[in-house]
Amino acid sequence: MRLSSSSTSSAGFNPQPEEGEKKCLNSELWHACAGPLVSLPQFGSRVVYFPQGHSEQVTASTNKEVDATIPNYPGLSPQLICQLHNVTMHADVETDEVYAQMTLQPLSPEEQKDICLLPAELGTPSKQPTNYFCKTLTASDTSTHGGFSVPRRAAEKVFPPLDYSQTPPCQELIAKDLHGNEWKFRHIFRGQPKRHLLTTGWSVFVSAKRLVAGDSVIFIWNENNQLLLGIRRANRPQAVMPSSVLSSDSMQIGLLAAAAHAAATNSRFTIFYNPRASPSEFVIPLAKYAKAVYHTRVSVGMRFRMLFETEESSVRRYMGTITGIGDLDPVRWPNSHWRSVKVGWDESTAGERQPRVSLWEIEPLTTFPMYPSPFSLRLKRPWPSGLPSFPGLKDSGDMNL
Amino acid sequence: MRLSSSSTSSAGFNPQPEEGEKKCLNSELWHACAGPLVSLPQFGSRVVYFPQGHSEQVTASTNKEVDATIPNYPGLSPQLICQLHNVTMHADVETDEVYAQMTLQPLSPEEQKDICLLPAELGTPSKQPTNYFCKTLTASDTSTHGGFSVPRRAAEKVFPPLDYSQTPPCQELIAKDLHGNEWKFRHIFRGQPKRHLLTTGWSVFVSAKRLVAGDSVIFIWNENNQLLLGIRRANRPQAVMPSSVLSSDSMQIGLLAAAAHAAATNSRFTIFYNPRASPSEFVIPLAKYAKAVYHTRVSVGMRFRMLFETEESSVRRYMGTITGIGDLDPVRWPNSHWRSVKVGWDESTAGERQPRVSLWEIEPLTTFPMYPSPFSLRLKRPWPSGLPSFPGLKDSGDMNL
DNA sequence: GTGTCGGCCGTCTGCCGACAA
DNA sequence: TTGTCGGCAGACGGCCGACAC
Repeated sequence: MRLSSSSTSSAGFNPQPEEGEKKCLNSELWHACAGPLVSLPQFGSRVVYFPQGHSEQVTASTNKEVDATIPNYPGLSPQLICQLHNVTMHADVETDEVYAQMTLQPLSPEEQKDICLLPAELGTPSKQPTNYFCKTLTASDTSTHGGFSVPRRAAEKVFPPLDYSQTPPCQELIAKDLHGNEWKFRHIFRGQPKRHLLTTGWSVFVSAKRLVAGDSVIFIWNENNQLLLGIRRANRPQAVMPSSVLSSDSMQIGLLAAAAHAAATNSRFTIFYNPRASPSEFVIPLAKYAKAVYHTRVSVGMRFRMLFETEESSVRRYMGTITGIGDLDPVRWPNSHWRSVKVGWDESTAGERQPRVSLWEIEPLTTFPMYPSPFSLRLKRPWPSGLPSFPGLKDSGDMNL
Repeated sequence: MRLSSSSTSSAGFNPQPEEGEKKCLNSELWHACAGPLVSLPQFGSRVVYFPQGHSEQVTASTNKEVDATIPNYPGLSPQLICQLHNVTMHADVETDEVYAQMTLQPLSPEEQKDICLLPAELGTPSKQPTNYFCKTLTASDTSTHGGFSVPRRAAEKVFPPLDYSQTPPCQELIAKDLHGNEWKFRHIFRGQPKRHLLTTGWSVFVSAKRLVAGDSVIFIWNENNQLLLGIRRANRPQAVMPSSVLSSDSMQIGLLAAAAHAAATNSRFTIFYNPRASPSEFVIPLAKYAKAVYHTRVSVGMRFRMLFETEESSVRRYMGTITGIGDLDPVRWPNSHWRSVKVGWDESTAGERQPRVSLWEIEPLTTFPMYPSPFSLRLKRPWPSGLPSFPGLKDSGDMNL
């Protein structure tokens, strides 16, 4: 049983969205918890929604493969161009898990005929806060025997400065979590050798959030001199709920039926995006999609790079080679760009990485200029002939970007 | 995030279903936790499934009214006659909340033409265990300051007898919860005046299950000399999860789409029934439905009785008067028997009780014989003419019961 | 008959520097 | 630089009968 605290935020960049009615959910903190690679599309922009990706998220969350005979939704394209009417950031009250709620409206055929992208619709990378640190908790950090050992650089960078003339130097820290709840900690600099510690208040936080060794905490010191505090749980290889509310089969069907109905009637529908549960983002800025699909030449054998998040919440590149291009599910989702690229990874520890990726996730290594200025982007024949598309767009003419 | 421990059980009456592969979920305990009024339909029997009722359960679970424009499923009848292929009892690993999973298959038009009910399909009332007790926890019971005070009659009825010659008499009790986990308690008879107490082991149970004052515990002493232990949480008036997996709108659509697809293709679909979250049962034995709908005369002004569960897990009757008969939702669900009876309740505290009930929930007070022998039941013109029904059944002839 | 409390003892929480990796 | 430990003091857990409703 879960609640969610939420706050509406237009584009995901409100430093302190004080909306009044609801408790403020800090955007910086949300993004810090979501990870460096996660960016939410801009409010008001056009996006491409992938039912397959959404389905993957539900599969991952319910930990159950689809086994029922899912009805066909012949009218449902594998990629829907949508107007993004609302993006709100949320956090599960029980687990502090971050997720976003988006309201999408599939574009009508007329609206799709003349799409002019705004520069903003390219999608700004999520602004990672500058003064923050993320530490994976040790056994000592989570034990009842002691407090939290703060890495020295982290303490000096994100905590308010201590008065080192006192012995020992100490202060009270107040940090706000994703729900706006405040947590008080005694910050002290002591021991031999000297180190920064959080003592009083730490253990109640650990037990309240049910943190265990391996989970991570994030401290942020923002421009408004607020201390923010988020958590990121370790990827426990546990099975998750069959929900006891609705069968996973019905959830899979519901996701497709909701999208199909919205597409058929050009009405709005609502989805949840859980960045840490979902294998891949499935709501992509239209410009990013168009660039990748129509302005990038890929072929079997081509080398590419792709960004991944490390365990320390930073980013690193992995290299790979394209080994094939084709439909992930030729029967149910023919001509889909979702995970249409089969890849091999350079490193032997590549078992964890997907064997299939989508075009917009990778950066092919070519000699051609990869990213021309977005203002000069112009699409000729957006959909390859023969590809199923939206009504009114099949074999249509130009699409202005 | 939740797991579920489960056990397959043919009809819900296996005293100890040792299925091997999965942990045994005790049927008696499941029914004790579900409540005295809950009975599961028999495996293999025919049932009537009500999408409206299922929808109400999802609404109650997600605590969110339907606000999206739900697509119409014109082919979906408000009541589907189904073969019940599977009933399994489950318990949420996080909360111990009981629920049932059922696999339903809508009958084909041919199968519906000649329905012969077996006597067993009348639905046996759930066998409540004899030696059990249910106590609502007090502040003292859940406080860390002490143990659990066992009501004297309860202890004498369901706990193994103590050797009263010892001073003080005490023993170790081992009780199995819904997941098969064992809990050990020190049972002692001491104090002035003497009373039964559970001391050592009680507090770990309380904290592990996160019990608070107002929740209830159930102890059962079954025929196999096993002590079983279940919990029933108080109806916290809390909002529950919007699930962060799928929007409640999509869940509502998914439930309908899954049922509509199954009905159209006569294929199986799976539902979860949560007896404590759902306002009413929405999978009803066919015989019970038929009796109520075709063999009961009700009219406005008629008096009736209806059973409710008390806070002490027993049963009491409430009296009321029928104030109207008609569709709950004439637009989306015309000619549905779901909550077709508008009622007024005699007692002023009736605010908690539904203003609308279904025919099979009530017991009208008439001078006619209410329940003829099931073997002599015979249906003439099962569906009132003009009522939409299943293909092939409209205005069809007799239906043998 | 049973809910709550004061009293009392024992365990565990939680703060400290030592020490080593 | 920081993870873990032994030492220690105080808080809280938890078992008891008293007492009242």
